[in-house]
Amino acid sequence: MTTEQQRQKLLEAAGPIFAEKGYEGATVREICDRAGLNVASVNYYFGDKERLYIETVKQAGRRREESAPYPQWAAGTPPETKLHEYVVTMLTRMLRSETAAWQRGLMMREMLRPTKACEELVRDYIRPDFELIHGIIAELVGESVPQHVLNQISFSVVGQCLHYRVAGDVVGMLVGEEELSQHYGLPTLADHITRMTLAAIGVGEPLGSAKPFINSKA
Amino acid sequence: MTTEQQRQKLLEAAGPIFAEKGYEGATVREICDRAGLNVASVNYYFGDKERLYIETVKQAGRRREESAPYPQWAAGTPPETKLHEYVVTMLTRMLRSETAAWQRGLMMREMLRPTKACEELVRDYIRPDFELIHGIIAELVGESVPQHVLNQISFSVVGQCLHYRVAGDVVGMLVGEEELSQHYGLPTLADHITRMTLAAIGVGEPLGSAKPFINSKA
Amino acid sequence: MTTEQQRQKLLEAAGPIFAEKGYEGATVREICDRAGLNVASVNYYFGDKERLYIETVKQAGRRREESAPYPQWAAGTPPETKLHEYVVTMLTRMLRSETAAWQRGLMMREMLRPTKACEELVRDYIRPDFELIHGIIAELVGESVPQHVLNQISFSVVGQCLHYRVAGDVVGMLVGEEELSQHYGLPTLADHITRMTLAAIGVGEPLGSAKPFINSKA
Amino acid sequence: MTTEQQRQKLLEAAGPIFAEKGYEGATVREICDRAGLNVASVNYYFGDKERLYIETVKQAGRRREESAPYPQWAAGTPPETKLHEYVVTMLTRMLRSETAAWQRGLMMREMLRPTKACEELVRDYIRPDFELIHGIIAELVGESVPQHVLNQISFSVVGQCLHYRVAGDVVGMLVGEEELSQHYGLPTLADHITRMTLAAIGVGEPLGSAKPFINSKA
DNA sequence: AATGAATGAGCCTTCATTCAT
DNA sequence: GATGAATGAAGGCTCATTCAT
Repeated sequence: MTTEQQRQKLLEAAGPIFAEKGYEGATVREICDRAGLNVASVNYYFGDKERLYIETVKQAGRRREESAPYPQWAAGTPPETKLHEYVVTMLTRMLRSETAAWQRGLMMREMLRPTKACEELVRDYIRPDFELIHGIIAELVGESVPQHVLNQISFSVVGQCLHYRVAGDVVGMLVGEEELSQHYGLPTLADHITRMTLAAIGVGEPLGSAKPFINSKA
Repeated sequence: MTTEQQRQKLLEAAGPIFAEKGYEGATVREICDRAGLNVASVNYYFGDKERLYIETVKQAGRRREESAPYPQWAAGTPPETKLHEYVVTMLTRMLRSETAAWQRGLMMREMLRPTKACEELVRDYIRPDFELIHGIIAELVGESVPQHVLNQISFSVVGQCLHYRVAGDVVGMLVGEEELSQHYGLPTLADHITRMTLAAIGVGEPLGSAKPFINSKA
Repeated sequence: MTTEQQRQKLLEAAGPIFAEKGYEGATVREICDRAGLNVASVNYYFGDKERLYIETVKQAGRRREESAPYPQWAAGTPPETKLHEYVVTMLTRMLRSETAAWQRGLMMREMLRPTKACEELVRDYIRPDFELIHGIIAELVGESVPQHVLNQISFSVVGQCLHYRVAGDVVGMLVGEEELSQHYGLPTLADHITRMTLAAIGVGEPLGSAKPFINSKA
Repeated sequence: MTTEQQRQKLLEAAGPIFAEKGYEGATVREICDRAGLNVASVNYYFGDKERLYIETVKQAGRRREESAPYPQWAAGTPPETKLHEYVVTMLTRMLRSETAAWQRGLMMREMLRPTKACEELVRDYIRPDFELIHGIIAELVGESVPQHVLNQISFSVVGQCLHYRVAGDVVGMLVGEEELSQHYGLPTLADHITRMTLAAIGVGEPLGSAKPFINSKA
């Protein structure tokens, strides 16, 4: 079991480094040092640097899902509630900057310019995510809407969330410190995106009305 | 102005290479070779590799704007039309894969993990962009809506567009080749995002109705 | 005697590998793998890589002799016959490319640049060889010839044989595939070297005459 | 021209090291250190270690030929004389242990186990050598003898010479210090091999007669 | 006794950078 | 000004060896 523990140490050390510096920028020496192991460890446990990278990305997907899982909804839960909670989970994954925040960075890199690790990432973590939101949207708009429109609406939801990860720092630069701290907390953004989406598909009140979002938990 | 021309050659050579391989993955030798200059050129004209990188990113913003500029609207142009054309321009910049497509890649890298180049990028290219969409949204929803809501709606528009750049390859993996080729052309996506946004703010018909988008140019 | 068997397995695995790749080129991991033993075996059974090498060379000498021993001649066997059979045996060792052909390679390496293994090799295998041919030559030329001439003639015989091992591949390059296959079989070469030697010491017909060698077995 | 000089320094440093330790055993660090250049020099001037090796072998052939060239014979020089001088030159190359003695070692390595360098070595240096001795033998034995016999006699001459290189150290072990110093000088050996060859082809007196070799220069 | 997990020294090579011209 | 030859630092990786079991 020692072997598995050493592999874990390596993966945990590699995550933040790959996320910050990218594949080329990271060095196996630095990773091994941080893991408290010798330089040969990467080759010994993973074969080579690339294999370590792939495993690290997969681990990122796994951790990301584990630490902010989707709620299990009781039968009869209204799709509006599901949508709201989906967005909350999504934004939780995007915005939290806790110890293991590197997982986002790694996954974004993969989406932006896929490497060998991407295919598995999509299969194991991204597709299930996508099918979840797809199902919720289908519940909301009903049968008459063609598949590709359901897909596009789903992508619109995801895109709005993703934006706060991709352009997170830029958002801060554009709106200033004050507005950022007051109006870009997770609950506020989740309400906004949920209401925007519901209105767009004709379920909720259009934006512009002062009415606060009802299901908000914040 | 030979000096300026040489700098230009270097910037043009560096762009695609940095975009494809990242900062670390790119080598100054390859850049100089492609530019038809000697290995010392980068250091001679830009000081070091990092300075060249920053200049390349700034150049990317400039080129990106020049090659797909926003339309100049006559007074009285309805904001729905403006919104649609804004989205078209935005998606054009996101999706086109012509000769200078590397500009996107470079800018995405900056937004994802800002380097020294990012501040100037925001000031010169991103903020003007943002103010444009902000103005259009303001026209559409009227005076009563607070600033931060206008901003958030604007981000929602941008986010939907950006998604097709960030997760472009993943979208293909999720929906399959066939749907991709039929329903993810630029005009289709522009219609979708415009309608989605208008419906969300109570201006257009909600999605789910079969009615095609009226202003579509495609 | 498990220990002895393991050592044997290691020696047998090491032989061909050292012969093909040389001391530096061979890896203990490959040797242990081929022997079906763990990586630590070499150090465990032989101390280190070098000691294994020396033992392997010695083993090569032993095997080489066993697999192509000199004939036991009945009293009264004419020295011409002995010479011919000596040359046949010698060439057999030089030319055969059967399973254990690596022994030649290893011994040649040692002769070319003696290591610690060489002294024992000479004492146990090479000197007896040499004394054999020396005796045959002495029988042929009689008492009047001084020792050092006998030695030199012996070396000439050995040298002619050795050449087909040392420069075997080069011979092929020089004479071409066709001549090689027709005129460089073992019996042909054995006849040539025997006749050459006999003629040189005034016992046989000089070369150039068409007369085939009488004692030829082929 | 500096470039050429640096390459030369590297070749000269590499020669003895490759000869002594073989391709795998030699390190580019050691070679560069001995040449007084930095570790990157080998890759800079030769591309990689292997290319340096090939060039070093070719250089060995060139130097070996230059430092002990064959005499230019006047028309009418008797073939016996030519043979003797050929053997002298050959042995000179084999036996001298002057500063650049590593050339032999390198060439022997190639003959024993040819690498990529061998083909060029044969073409440029070994084949001309071989054609020379072939011509001399042809002069001596006349027209009636078939090609392959001429070749084999030539190989016998070369083999006798080569033996003192290949098994040089072993010869010393077999005959002892005293005989070695008295009877294995270059002139003595050259006489022996020449007489042996001439007698074998029916031109000279057979060995065993006390008559000294007439053409001896020593 | 025998193993195999783990190591650190050292390998070849690449690269951004410098400096004499 | 502009070059390209030359460099030193550092990179990923391999290997013989060790040591706890």
